[in-house]
Amino acid sequence: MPKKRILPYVLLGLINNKERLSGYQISQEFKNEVGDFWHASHSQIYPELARMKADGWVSDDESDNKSTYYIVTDQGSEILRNWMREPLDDNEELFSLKLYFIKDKSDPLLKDLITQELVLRKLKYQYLQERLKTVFTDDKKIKNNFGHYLILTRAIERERNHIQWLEDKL
Amino acid sequence: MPKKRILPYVLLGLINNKERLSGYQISQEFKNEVGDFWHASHSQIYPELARMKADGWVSDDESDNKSTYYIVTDQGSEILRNWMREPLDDNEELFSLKLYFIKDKSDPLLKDLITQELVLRKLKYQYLQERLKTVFTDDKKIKNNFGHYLILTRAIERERNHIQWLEDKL
DNA sequence: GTCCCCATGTAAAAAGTTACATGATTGT
DNA sequence: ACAATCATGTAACTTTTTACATGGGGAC
Repeated sequence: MPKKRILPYVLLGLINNKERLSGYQISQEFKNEVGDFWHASHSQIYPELARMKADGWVSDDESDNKSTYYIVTDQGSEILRNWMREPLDDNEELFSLKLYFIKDKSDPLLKDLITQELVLRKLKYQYLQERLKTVFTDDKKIKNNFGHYLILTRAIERERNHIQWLEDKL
Repeated sequence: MPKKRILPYVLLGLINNKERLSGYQISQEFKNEVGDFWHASHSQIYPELARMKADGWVSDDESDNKSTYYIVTDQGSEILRNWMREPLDDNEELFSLKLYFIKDKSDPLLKDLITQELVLRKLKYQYLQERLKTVFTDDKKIKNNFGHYLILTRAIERERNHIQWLEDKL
């Protein structure tokens, strides 16, 4: 199966968050927090917006003349919602991305997302602990692959911290 | 300036870690911890190894006939060392990657890397706290962009945890 | 007047993924 | 025998980056 495109959903989510955005504003958005888990350059953004408009996901708000502002159409809103509801997969950025697109604290998707992520992270946590046990069986192994050992123990601590945060939020 | 290629250095580092690796083994390595911060498919790996051999970074260990095993040449070792010494830039995977390639606990690069990363992370931490103050000035802003608020506070907590770990290791 | 930011667009190149291909070996 | 894994390679395609291009507006 072909890899799922994420960019158009990201643009849709960003426009939806702010009600209305121009291509330029979207490129600026990637300098903020969302840039920590997704990025696109203006040469990707403009053609993508044109495609999305042609497909009826967005329409341009004609009220302005210096910039082309886009707003999410009803169809786009439906498409975004369906995408938000798709289960998380192995792409680790999807959780943050989808979370970022939730505007309202009472949105039922919020709890669902966190619950899903919690399952995935606990599995990863267990897997990493197994790895630690199987790869570093004695001190000599640690001594001879110290960077690997640090990365692995860091990953475990990171998961632990993340899991705790997720549980706090539930 | 053109973007720096990382793949050949990753392959060099992986081969260096294990002394000798085949293309197939490298593709398997990406299923382990290193896959958390870098990945390449076999269709990237094999041609890249051929280029690296042509450039004298690696040579193939003829002692085997079922697989082509590569070993790092003296020149490759020098190139890897120089790359390891280059300062960290805005690519956040570089720290983990380079750390993974440090075999010996007493390697002076280890302390240097952690110190560099600590500077970068503290800057990021301060920046994120500023963002929190400027973006979420009142409860209404939090209420209307709850996902964004969560992502930002999560990022701050993640940095805090990471900084603490880095300081522990120094 | 020159530099920087706003604003949009296309073209060319590089990087990365998926699909197509082939043959050996190992396990059941 | 059949399936799975080992092992390598190329071709086609998609995604992303960098470079090229243009024009308006405000600051100094």
